[in-house]
Amino acid sequence: MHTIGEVAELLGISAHTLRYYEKEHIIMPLRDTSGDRRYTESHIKWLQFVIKLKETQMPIATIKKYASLFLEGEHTTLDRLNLLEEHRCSIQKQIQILNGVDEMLAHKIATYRTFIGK
Amino acid sequence: MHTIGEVAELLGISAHTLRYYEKEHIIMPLRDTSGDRRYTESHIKWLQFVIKLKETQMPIATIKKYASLFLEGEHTTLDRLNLLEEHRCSIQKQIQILNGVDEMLAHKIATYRTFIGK
DNA sequence: GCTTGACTTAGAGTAAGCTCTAATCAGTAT
DNA sequence: ATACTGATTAGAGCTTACTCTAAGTCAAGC
Repeated sequence: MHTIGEVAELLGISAHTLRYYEKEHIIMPLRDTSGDRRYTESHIKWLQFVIKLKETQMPIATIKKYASLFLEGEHTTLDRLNLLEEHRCSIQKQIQILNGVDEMLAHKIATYRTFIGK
Repeated sequence: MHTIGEVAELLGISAHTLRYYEKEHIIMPLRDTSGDRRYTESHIKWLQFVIKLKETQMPIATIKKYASLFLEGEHTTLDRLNLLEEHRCSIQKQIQILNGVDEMLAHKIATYRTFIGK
């Protein structure tokens, strides 16, 4: 069981952000007798997953949706599968865009180099 | 020479956005006798480049910087080169992140599939 | 001459995702 | 007892990148 401060430190996000995610129902930690948030290992695993999704530009709204499907239980498995497949598709599109621009920049940089002779 | 409406249509962005980019000094079109904006082919080429950079999450502030270096002339070539090289580096990092998450999702999806037998 | 439609401006409003403030409380150290 | 630390809340504020509004100008067609 971890406090909000520990989790923030561990994951490299702020306690503010963790409270914001809770307000958005992305993560629902337990509470101790003083009403302080308590995060279990599985909460942390989930948050690490959320952070990975965020790094690939999944919007908070979609992460919220996935989280709520998860809480709804077994019968949402297919929906979750579809959501992940769609996101995978968008990741692949983005990789293609990035590769294209990377190549364009490589050319542009090469041209700059020949002009300044570096 | 093209009007703001034509350019908006051609590039798939709004006239509002083009005016916003001008307010930010990202693009400075000419003006006709009535004071209307006029975009040349080279303006359009520049805008297409800007859109490509945007698709790779380059912030407006950085695009602005690149544009202002360009307007300053020849002696900023090295700075522009550095800026593009840094951005290329960030693109490559992002590609790695995307590939990593893509792989993770592939596993997760495969696991879901075996559970529901699809 | 009047309407239509595309343009002009300054500035207000919006959505996403935090980020911070103020006031408060609980537990520990001196 | 009191000060410090780290937690709590509701709600305000911030940044980015647009997006829209209001009020107005101007040229072309009927």
